[in-house]
Amino acid sequence: MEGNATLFDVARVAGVSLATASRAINGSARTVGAELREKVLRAAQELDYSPNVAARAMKRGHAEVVGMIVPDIADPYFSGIASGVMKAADEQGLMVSIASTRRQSEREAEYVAGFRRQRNRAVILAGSRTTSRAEVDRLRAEVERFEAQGGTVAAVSQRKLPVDTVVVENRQGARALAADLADLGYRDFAVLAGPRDLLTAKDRLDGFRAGLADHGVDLARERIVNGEFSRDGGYQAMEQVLAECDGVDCVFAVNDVMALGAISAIRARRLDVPRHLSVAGFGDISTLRDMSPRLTTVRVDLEKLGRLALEMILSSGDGVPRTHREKCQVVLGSSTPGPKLASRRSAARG
Amino acid sequence: MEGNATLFDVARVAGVSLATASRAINGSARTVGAELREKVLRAAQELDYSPNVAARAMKRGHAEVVGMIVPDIADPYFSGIASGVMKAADEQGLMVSIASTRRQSEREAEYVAGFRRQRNRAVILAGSRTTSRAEVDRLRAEVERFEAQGGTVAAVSQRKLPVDTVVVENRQGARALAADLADLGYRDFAVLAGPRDLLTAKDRLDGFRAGLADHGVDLARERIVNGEFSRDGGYQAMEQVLAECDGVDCVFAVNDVMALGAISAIRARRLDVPRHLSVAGFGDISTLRDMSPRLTTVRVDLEKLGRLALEMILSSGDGVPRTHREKCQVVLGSSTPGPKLASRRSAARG
DNA sequence: GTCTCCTGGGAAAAGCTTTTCCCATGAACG
DNA sequence: CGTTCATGGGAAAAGCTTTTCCCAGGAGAC
Repeated sequence: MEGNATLFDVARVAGVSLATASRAINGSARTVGAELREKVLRAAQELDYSPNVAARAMKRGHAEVVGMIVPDIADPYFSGIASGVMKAADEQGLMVSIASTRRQSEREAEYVAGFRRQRNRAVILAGSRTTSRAEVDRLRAEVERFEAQGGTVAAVSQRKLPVDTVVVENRQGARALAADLADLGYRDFAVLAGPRDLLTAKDRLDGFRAGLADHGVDLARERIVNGEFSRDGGYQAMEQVLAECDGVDCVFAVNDVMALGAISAIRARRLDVPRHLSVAGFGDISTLRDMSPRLTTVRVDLEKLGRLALEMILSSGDGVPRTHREKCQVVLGSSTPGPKLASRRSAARG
Repeated sequence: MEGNATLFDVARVAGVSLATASRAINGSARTVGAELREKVLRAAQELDYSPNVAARAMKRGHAEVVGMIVPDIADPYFSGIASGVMKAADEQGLMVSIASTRRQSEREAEYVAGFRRQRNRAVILAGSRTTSRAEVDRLRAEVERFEAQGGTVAAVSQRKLPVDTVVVENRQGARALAADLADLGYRDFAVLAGPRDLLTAKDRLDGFRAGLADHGVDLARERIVNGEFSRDGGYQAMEQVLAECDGVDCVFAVNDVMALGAISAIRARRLDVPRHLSVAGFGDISTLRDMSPRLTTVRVDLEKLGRLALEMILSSGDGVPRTHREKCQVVLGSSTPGPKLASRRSAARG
């Protein structure tokens, strides 16, 4: 009973050859007589046999493991996606390895290489990719090596790579948000835009600007402030807006945690949200749903993104990359009740 | 250049035997002549050789992977711990596999078995364990099998298993919190206590009660309401408190997300925190730090917990389980400014 | 009745590394 | 100068599974 039973033991107990035992257990193309199969399975049960995945991986060339790469697992956005991936993987009997780049996007390629060495069956790249050409090229090269080795790759919110991709409709979402805010009467916007080379951030900014343009609202260049994609980035960008921009009605932060930082910066100035300034975010992070005022944001079903990515991997196509577009939905909260009465009145008069 | 170079290729190019090549690359006990080692390393570099981890795992009996089991990766508490584990693992060149039980604690044993099959080098059990005897026994049995196979196991916030453990001083933290709240003048507490069979929840409740007792404050049994360890659990438990308990000053929720739910429940009644009721939590989740009012809570350094767990695994002891106690620290926020003026005055008078 | 084909079982190789065991060379020691 | 070690290199086995190839027996066809 010490150690682990091997397939050899099972075969011996069942009185068959290794080949038959393997075929009975794995259900290969070759059929096994019902009687023998029964015997093998009983022996396996009795010995509490579990296959040695290392040996299997060596022989098959890949392990039943999917690797996942996220910028930061502690960010609720990515842990939400990871949660969806893990749930779907569990249903398929797959293990999930997670690597966090800690927002150093150049490490993504490294981790893909690492997963290749691990002979993982698939890799899911989550998170907002960089727009830096050199990095994308390096990543693409690693992805190709991974695929050359027989692996499958999928991405979430990333359409720069020739792989199956779950795209969050960042543009559409931000555009709808802008439309709704304009409908509420806001006219003087500022945007906390995240890093300049982050695709997700860029898409949300572009969409937002487009939505405003639809309503004939212009977004001045100096009202767009770049910053880190994090809570602190939002705080600092907001400080800059407060210092430099006059007459701002409503601030759009390209993600929820930036919005959170922005609200803190506003309060640090002893101003109130939404009395003095309205704020909107993007993502609808669950821990923020109970915040008061309720943050206006754009809901993304994070778990669904993860699940879709895994499903794409399993149904891996005939080589031509597919794209699944996932819409998102505006959630209006009390953080954007409409512009201050004063300005609305003056607008009505004018 | 197609496929991957094997150690055999390296040996051939370097003009040495497999044994020498392996020894040069892995730095075994046997020394390799400087000249040959140099040749081997150059050949490996040239061929872009990377060892086949599956073959290595098979031979060595374990893979350089640590498995981690959490109740819910989307919960910021656990993703924080996971983040610490992953950071430390990365520094050691280890991969991390994560499994989420989705709060079904009976699945923990299953996942330990899964990691055993994967021949993972170690397992980290994170999260608040059940007090159910049968489940603990089953888990202990699986842990022993894992260790029998040569693996190491560590736990975070769990002292029911004979393994290296990072213990969060839940009792101490809750006790200090109770003391501070009592010092502020609160006397009429209610506790949203989480599931009855959850050790973490129980410890926090016990510590809180002890802290109150230190100040001569009694916590009546009917002021303790059990509920799920989640946001919704907090909401429901709070509803029950609002419906059934009179004269409550201050509510202690045994974790932050429950506190969040509680605050929502209070607001749903059109009451204000902290004007009508004060609320405290436990955990100091980062996304909640910007909430207004600032939630009074007990800070736990989540990343540190994860890092410590991994370090314990690497320095795996001589068999006798070690315990690292991690203190936590009370953070007083505006959600508990002290009891309402009215009651404080009457207390002063009486 | 013989030949061919198909089904299902088994032996053995392959997959890649690590490690044991053996061997040769040169140094140290008596 | 002969014996004994220590050092470093190589051949080969082990670790466990999957899969190819071979083979035997039975069924069907002519």
